[in-house]
Amino acid sequence: MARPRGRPAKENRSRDILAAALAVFAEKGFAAARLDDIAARAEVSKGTLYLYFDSKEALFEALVRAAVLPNLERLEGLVTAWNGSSAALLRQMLGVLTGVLREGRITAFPKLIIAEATTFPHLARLYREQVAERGLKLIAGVMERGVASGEFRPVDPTAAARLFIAPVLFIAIWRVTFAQFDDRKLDEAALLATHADLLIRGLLAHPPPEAAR
Amino acid sequence: MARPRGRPAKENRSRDILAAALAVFAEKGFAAARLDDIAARAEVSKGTLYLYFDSKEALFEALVRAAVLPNLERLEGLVTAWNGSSAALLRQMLGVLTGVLREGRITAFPKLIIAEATTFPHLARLYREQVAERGLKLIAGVMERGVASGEFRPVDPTAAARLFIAPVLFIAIWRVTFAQFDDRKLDEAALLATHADLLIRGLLAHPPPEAAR
Amino acid sequence: MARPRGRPAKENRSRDILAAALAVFAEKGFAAARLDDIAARAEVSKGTLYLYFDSKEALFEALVRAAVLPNLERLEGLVTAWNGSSAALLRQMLGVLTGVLREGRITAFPKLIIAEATTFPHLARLYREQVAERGLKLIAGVMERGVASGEFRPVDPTAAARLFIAPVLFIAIWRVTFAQFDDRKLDEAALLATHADLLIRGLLAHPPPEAAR
Amino acid sequence: MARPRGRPAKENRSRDILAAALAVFAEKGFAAARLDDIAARAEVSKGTLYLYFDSKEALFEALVRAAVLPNLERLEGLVTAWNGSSAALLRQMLGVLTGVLREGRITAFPKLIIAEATTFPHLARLYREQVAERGLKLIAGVMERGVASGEFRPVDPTAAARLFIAPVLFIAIWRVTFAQFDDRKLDEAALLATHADLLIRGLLAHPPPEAAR
DNA sequence: CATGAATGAGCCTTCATTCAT
DNA sequence: TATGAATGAAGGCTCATTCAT
Repeated sequence: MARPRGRPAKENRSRDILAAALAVFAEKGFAAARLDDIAARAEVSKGTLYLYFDSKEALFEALVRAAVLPNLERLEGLVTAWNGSSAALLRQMLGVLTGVLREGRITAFPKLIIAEATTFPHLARLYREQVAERGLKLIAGVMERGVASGEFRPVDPTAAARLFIAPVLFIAIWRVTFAQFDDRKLDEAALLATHADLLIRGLLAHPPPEAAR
Repeated sequence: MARPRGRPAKENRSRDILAAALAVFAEKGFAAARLDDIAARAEVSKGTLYLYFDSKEALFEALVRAAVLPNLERLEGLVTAWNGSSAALLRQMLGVLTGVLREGRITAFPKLIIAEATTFPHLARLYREQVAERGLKLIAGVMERGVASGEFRPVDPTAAARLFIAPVLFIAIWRVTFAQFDDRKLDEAALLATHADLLIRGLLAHPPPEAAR
Repeated sequence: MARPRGRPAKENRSRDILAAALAVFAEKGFAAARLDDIAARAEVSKGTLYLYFDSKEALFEALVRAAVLPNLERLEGLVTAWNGSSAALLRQMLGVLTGVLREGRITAFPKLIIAEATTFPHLARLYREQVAERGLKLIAGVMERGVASGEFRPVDPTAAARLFIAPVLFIAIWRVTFAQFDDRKLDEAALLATHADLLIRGLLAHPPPEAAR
Repeated sequence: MARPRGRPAKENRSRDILAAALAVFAEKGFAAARLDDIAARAEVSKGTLYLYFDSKEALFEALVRAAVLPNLERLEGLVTAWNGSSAALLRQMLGVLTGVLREGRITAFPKLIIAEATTFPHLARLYREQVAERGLKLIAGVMERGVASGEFRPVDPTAAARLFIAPVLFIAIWRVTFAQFDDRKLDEAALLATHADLLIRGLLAHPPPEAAR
C-alpha cells in the first residue's frame, strides 16, 4: 500500500545481485541455491532478478565472467611486463595466486564449475576456453621460455603448466570442501612455498647446491 | 498391471543399484540425479530402491563407501610391503593411481564430494576422514621415511604429500569437467610421468646428473 | 534357504491376524495402519494376509464383525432374561457397558467407524445396521416398557435410548482421543453412575424423595 | 502456459483456502484429503497453499483454531452475561448448541479430531486444552452455581458437565457417520429438547410436579 | 523500474498389492 | 500354505518463472 514501488534506484542493482549470487552459489552450489535467497540477500524482490538476468543460469554465467576474468588478466599483465628469470617469474605468479586464494570468495568458482559441468556443458566450455585454457597457455609460455633459454631442463611445457597449477586448485578445492572441519587450517602459503621450491628445483637445468637452499 | 512382481531375485540387486547410482550421480550430481533414472538404469522399479537404501542420501553414502575405500586399501598394501627406495615407491604409487584413473568411474567421486560438501557436510566429513586424511597420512609417511633416510631433502612431509597428490586430483577433475570438449585428450599418463620426474628430482638430496635422465 | 516355508500351521492364523489388526487399526486408524505392521505383529508375512483376507478393507470389515457383535448379543441376552423394574435394568445395562469399557480394545471401534465412515460408507452402513440401530432398538424397547408400565414418564423411547447411550460413547471417544494426556484419568465408572442417577431420576414418574438418595 | 500468474489478489485467499479445507477434511478425513482437492475447491493452485500454510498439518491446525473457537467464545459470553436461573441457562446453552449443530460444517470437527488424535497428538492436545477442557469448565461452572444456590441437587459438577455435552457430541458424530443413510433424519432438535427435560429434572432439587411438564 | 503473489511441473517417498518360489 | 522381494501409483512439498499492479 504505502510501500516504495519505484525505488530511488539504488544504483548498481546488478552489482548487488551478482554479489549476493556469488555468496549463495558459493555456499549452496548451483542447484541448491534458491533465487529467493539471492533476492533476499541482495535486498531485492525475486521478480527484480529477472529484470537483470534472463534465468538462473544466465545469472550464474554472468557471475563467472565478472568474478574470474579480472584475476586472469592481472596475471597476464605480470607475465607481459616481466624481464627477470623464468624461475623468479613462476615464484612471482604463485605469490599472486596465494593472494587471490587469500581473498576468499573466488575460491568457490572451481567448485561451482566442477559441480555443474555436466548439467551445464555450455558453462563448462565457457570456463574452459575463457579461463582454464587461457591460463594454462599463459603458464606454458613461461615454461617454454625457460626451456628455450636453457634455464629449465627440456620438459613438456603443457604438462609443466598443469603441474604448476595443480596445487593451487588443490588448495581451492580443499578449502571449500573440507576446511569447514579443519581444526588447524591448512597452511596454504607454506604449501605453495614448498611447491615453488620443489617445482623449480625439479625444473632447473642447474639447481643450486643443497647448501644454498 | 501384468508385469512380473515377485521376480526370481536376480542376485545382487544391491550391486546393480549401486552401479546405476554411480553412473547417474556421476553424470548429474546429487541434486539433479533422479531416482527414476537410477531405477531405470538398474532395471528395477523405483520402489525397489527403498528396499535396499533408506533414502537418496543413504544411497549416495553407501556408494562412496563401496567405491572408494578399496582403492585406498590397495595403496596401503603396496606401502606396507615395500622395501625399495622411497623414490621408487612414489613412482610405483603414481603408477597405481594412473591405473585407477584409467579405469574410469571412480574419477567421478572427487567431483561428487566437492559438489555436495556444503549440502551434506556429513558426507564430506566422512570422506575427509576415511579417504582424504587417511591417504595423505599414508603418503606423508613415505615422505618422512625418505627424509629420515637422507634420500630426500628435509621437506615438510605433510606439504609434500599434498603436492604429490595434487596432480592426480587435477586429472580427475579435469576429466569430469572438461574432457567432454577435448579434441586431443589430455595425456594423463604422460602428465603423471612428468610429475614423478619433477617431484622426485625436487625431493632428492642428490639428484642424478642431467645426462642420466 | 533353510527357512520354514510350509509352517507347522500354527492353528487359527486368521485369529492372530485379526488380533494384530485390531491393535494396529486401533492405534493408527485405518488409513495410517500399515499392513506391514499388522503382518509383523501377527508374526506372519505380508503375503499371508492376502491368503485370509482379500484386501485391507476386507480385513477391517471382518474385524468389525468379529469384535463388536458378541458384546451386543450379551446385552440382548440380559434384556430378554430380565424380569425386574425397568430402572434397575437400565442400571444393570450400564454396569455391563462399564465393564466392556474397562476391557479396553473395543473402545477403539467407535473411533474407527467414525473416522472411516465417509471413506467406507459400506462399512458405516454395516455398523449402523448391525450394531447401532440394533442396540438402540434394544434400549428403546426397555424405555418403552418402562413408559407403558407407568414406571417412566411418557418420553420418546427413541430419544431416550440415544440419551442413554450418549455418555457411553462420550467415554469411549474421550479415552481414545484425549486420555493420552490425562494426568488424572477420567473416572469413567463414577461418570456412568452419575449418569444412571440423573437419567433415571429424570425418567421416573415418581422419583424417590431427595433424602432417599 | 498462458494462464494468469500474478492474479489481482482476490482478497482473502486464506479465507477461501480454509473454507475449502474444511469441506475436504470433513469429507475425507485428514489422511485421505488431498491437497489437490483443497486447492481445486479453493480455485487456487497447489503451490499457493504453501504461501499461506506451511504444511498440510499446519493448515489443519489453523482450521481448527479458526472454526471452533468462535463458537466457544459465544457460549462464554452467554454465561458471563446471564442472571437468571441455572436451569434456564442450561436450556439456553443447549439452544445455542442446537443452532450451531444446525449450521452444519462445524459438526465435522469432532470427527476430525477423533480420527486424527493418535496420528497428531499435538493437535489433539491443542483441541483438548483450547476447546474441550475450556468448554467443560464453562459448563461445570454453571453446574456448580446451581448446586451452590440450592437449585440443583448436590452432583459432581465435572461429571454433570460431561453428561450435559454428551448428547451434543452424539448428534455431531451420528450425523457425520450415519446420517448419509438415514431416510428419516434424526430429529436433532427434539432429541436435545428431551435431553434438556430429562437432565434438568434429574438435576433439580425440587422438580416441578408431573402435570407441570 | 520494482514488486511479490500465484503458478505448476517435477521429484522423493510410502505402501497396498502381486506372484515366483 | 507361506514367503517377501518387487512393483508402481499416488501425494506432499519445492522453487524457477510469470505478470497484474
